[in-house]
Amino acid sequence: MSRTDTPLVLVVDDEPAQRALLSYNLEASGFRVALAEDGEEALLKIAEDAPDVILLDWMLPHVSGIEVCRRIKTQKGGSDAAIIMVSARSDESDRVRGLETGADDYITKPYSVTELLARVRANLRRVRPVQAGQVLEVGDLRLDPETHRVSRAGQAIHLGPTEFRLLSALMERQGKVWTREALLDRVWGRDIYVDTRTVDVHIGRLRKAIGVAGAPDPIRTVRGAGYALG
Amino acid sequence: MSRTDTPLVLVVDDEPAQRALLSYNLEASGFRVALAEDGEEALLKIAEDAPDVILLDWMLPHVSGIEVCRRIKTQKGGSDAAIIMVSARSDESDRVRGLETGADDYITKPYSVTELLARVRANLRRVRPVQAGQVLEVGDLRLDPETHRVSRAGQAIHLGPTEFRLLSALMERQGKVWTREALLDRVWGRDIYVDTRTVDVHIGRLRKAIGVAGAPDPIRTVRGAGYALG
DNA sequence: TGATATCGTCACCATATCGTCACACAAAGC
DNA sequence: GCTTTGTGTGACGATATGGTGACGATATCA
Repeated sequence: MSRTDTPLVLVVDDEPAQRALLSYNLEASGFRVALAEDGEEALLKIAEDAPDVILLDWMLPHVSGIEVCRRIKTQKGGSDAAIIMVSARSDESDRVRGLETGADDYITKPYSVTELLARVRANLRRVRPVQAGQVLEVGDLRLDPETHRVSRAGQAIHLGPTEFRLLSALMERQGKVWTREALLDRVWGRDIYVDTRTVDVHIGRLRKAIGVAGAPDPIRTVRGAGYALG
Repeated sequence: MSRTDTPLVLVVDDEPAQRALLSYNLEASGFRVALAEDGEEALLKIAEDAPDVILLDWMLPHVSGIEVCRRIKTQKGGSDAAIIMVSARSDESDRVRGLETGADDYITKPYSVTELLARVRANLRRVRPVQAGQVLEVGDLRLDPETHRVSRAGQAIHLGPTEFRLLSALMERQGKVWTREALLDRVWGRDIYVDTRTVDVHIGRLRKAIGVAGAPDPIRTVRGAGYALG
């Protein structure tokens, strides 16, 4: 399992277009992405990068996806990663075979990107349960996920649910520049449609809420990119 | 046995997914959770954290569950914890063997989460008899689980059974924000079909019961999340 | 049995919070 | 300088959320 906070997703597919598509969408949703185009490279990257989730194409040159899956799962001291098999065939028998081989989930082409992302997230939650109760601190900002209490320099701050989740996201990855899309995804949820400008407004509200006269604004606007904290 | 009021459950399982699932459900029911993925780590955590209940997978790498069980029970000055063996096999012989080794209870996969939680609670009651007179105090609120007496600033307060359990939950984890679902689970019990709004109503009744003119309301409403005490 | 306490649900209200827009302002490009 | 593009923000209507009194159904107890 990867050591940094950002989950790593390994995409194993021999189709460059598929890799690009998935890579783009996963990164847009805030994941780190590693790529492999065949089974051997996949096994190598798994050993090297310790991904959290593996998107594994069923049909691969040289070593088949199902074989890769077996090897990962039977490997001693092997990967803890969740494996999601991606297949063109929707045969029930294939599905069963995939899951029997040790895959954690199974998705058939054609799939919606939304659905795929949802599956990735769901599996990620299983593999890497969020360690609750971890109090977040950035500068003089404090946020306690368990009690939902927020303070700046000891001063209690009231936030609405959305601003609270927004600040949580920003604080969980201090310094990371979030795109508006990634924030929408993380704070609002995947299938909700809202304008990206909504993020601006909530950032504004958050700024006002945590603002202290004289103190510098801890939220950084990165023109053309998004926002970051600290 | 752990020192704080909230019971600690140690989950020993090499399957990350299992650990995550149990961890999630146990925490949702108000328990604290410790995790171990093999026997050695389990023994370590038992010595360190003194859990009240141990959920022990039968099949473990390195040191088997049954061996862990034996070691815990034969250890001098060892843990008082209740051990619940979790096994894939439903063999009667295994059951007997498990119990002979010193396990307090035995449950076979697949199990319903409800059943498991019930077993945990049942064993907890044996290990930790009704929290033996542990009087809960938050601010000027007092609640005695043994005598079922509640008072505020010395003034006796009468509560119905539901309000009593509700206040108990809130007081056991001062500051923690309980979702309505978690409260339903904890106070009403699983599988009871009750609208989440019912929680609101009972919170209202509880507020009225423990309210004192002039004093601030000790129950905090966290919009979009739930309720917390203090 | 009747009296009482407690419960769960609903309807209605107040308002906290939300998403969008419009316009002002700032930064980057030329 | 001017233009273009991106961001800040006050206002506003729509909506979601929570508080609460009323009411009928049950459970409890003498």
